[in-house]
Amino acid sequence: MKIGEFASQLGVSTDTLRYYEKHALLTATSRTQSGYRDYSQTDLKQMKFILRAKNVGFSLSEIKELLQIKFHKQQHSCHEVKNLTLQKRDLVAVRIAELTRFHQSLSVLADKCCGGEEPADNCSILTTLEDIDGLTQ
Amino acid sequence: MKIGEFASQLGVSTDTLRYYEKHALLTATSRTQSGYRDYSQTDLKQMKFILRAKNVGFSLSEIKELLQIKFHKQQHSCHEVKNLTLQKRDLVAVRIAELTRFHQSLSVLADKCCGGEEPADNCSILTTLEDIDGLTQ
DNA sequence: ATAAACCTTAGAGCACACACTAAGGTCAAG
DNA sequence: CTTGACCTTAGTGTGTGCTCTAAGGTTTAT
Repeated sequence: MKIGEFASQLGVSTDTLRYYEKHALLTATSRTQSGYRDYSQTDLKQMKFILRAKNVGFSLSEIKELLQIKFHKQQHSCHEVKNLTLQKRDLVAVRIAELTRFHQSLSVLADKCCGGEEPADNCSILTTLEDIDGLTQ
Repeated sequence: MKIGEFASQLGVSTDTLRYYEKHALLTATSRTQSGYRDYSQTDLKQMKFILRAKNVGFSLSEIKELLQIKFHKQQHSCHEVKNLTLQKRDLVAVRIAELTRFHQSLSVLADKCCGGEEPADNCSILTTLEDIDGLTQ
């Protein structure tokens, strides 16, 4: 399968596939005589693995680690895989907490403001940002 | 006040201040004869405004918009400021929802895995990523 | 007078995940 | 046999928010 068909089957761009090859995430099994990439069913499975891993929040470099483990399962333990997963989950939790604080502060700000069409001379959002330190405390 | 003192009062780097100047967020009121930046109390207030806005989740380009409004309050309405705030809050909410899905999926994955020291040949995390499409559905 | 600590600019580098461009080669249909 | 769709590489651009480097000028203390 040439790159164009492979890409459209997966719903990604050919650029993305070349990018993944460059970054050692997925290399087409073979090349045609004229140098075109020739993707196999195995490649399809691996790409689906990558896309699923992306879908649960792993970054490309984390996916690379997962693939290394997947290729050499016997040299790695369940513990290792679970650790990667839990570490990622904790990072996600930290980011959620930060964004939740943002959301809270933005709600407080928005609630203070009348939102009317009058000039913003005394807009509570602006004055709060000017004057108050304790928004996130 | 020269840039070094100004920076340490605010807990930012001098690089950051030069970066902000380059991106039109804060320009020192004046320069000394030898070309050094000379920051005023007004600059201090503005920088505090910027840092507070960052603290509630606004990006630098959004802060630039807020500053434009702040400088020309009469030409802008409360409505406009509130809209910026609510739009930002909605974006944050979308991101939180996405990360929450990630968190959920990662928890499901982690729970499936024993986490033991045995080789990962049959690791449930890996097999799930290989085989199942419905993780996030 | 000189060393240390500060300041200046312009520009490159980083992380992330691509998207896009230029300049060219290949392949199938009409 | 030529057109158009596809493919190749290498390299640049995007957005975010800095951080670092190089090469040099200024200020202050000793």
